[in-house]
Amino acid sequence: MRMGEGVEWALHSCLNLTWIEPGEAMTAARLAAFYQLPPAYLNKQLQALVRAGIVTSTPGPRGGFRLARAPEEITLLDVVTAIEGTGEAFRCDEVLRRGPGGREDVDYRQQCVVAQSMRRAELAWRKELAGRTLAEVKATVEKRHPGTPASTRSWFAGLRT
Amino acid sequence: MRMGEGVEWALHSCLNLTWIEPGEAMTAARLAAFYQLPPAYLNKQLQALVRAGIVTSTPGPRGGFRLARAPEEITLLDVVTAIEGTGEAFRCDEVLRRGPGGREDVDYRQQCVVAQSMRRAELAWRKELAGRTLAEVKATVEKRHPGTPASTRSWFAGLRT
DNA sequence: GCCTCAGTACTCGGATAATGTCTGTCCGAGTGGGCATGG
DNA sequence: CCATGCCCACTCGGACAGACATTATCCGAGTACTGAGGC
Repeated sequence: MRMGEGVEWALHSCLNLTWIEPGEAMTAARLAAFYQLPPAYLNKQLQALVRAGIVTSTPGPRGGFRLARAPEEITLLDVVTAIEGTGEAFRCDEVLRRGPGGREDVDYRQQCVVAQSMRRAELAWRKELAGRTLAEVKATVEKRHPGTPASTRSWFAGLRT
Repeated sequence: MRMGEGVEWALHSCLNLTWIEPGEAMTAARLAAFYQLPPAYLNKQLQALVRAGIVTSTPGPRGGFRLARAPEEITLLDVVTAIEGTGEAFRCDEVLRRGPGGREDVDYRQQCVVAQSMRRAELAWRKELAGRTLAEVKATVEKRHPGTPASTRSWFAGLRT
């Protein structure tokens, strides 16, 4: 039950995208250089965010990625599911169906007590993630480190790639 | 973020172990036959439960596995961590350290706001799993299907392998 | 008849292959800007 | 000097290998039962 490392990259990159000038776009290469990440692979993760509708992309010169909507409307769950997929962590393969007394017309993913318990736990996890928006994270960071927005912008401005 | 299928097998096997006669042991082959699972591979999962102290094993004829303690003292989290390990799902590789302004003397796993948010969500998940014992699951199953203990025992009794 | 002892079948336990997913990289399609050219 | 059209550099996007974890299997070490043999 290990989460892909792309989740961390995506979250921090989305956070950086909240600090760029409105109307501007940031290329995958620049976002990758910020944390010394493999540019092509980060690009792959950003594409997943595009497919999920979290960021928009524009090709060509002056192109790149930008947030598709306000940070208040982007939850951590959105980003996580965009990278990891919507599937649940606990896979109920319905072993009960293979066991004695197993019926073909029963949806054990819903009926199995074990599956229900695991689902309840995952629901708590999802609820926690869905309750935290990118704007809240951004606000917390800016409260602890007020210089972050300005220093981030200036670092990107002074980048030569 | 996919959980190994061994978790489902381990949970259902532990549940079956709650229904055998006290003092008896159940072999991996029999437990596997119950759900038509690969015997050797289920044995591997059961070994993980042994290392975690959830079940005990005895070799030789009349040997097998039995629960190491009362079902009231076994939580779903115990079983999950026994199979999947204690590591967290979200891997914080501390990308902030690689970024501009990153310090070597800061533990970003604790300080990073993103990591904190993800940790909080996982804590909610763990708390939910830790709050559900094997005894509760067993009781719920027996309430819905009162014949389960007897039919399970008789199935194992009538098994020839 | 009872005890002793060797043989045997059975079980777990860890070491060993096969498979699938995640990680990482590369090249092509499309776009916008920049520059030379002509009016 | 200004408008126009071509060329080029830049960007994303998806197709292509390598590394790692998971899945699956097999064989060896140890144990308790079983039966024969002796007292």
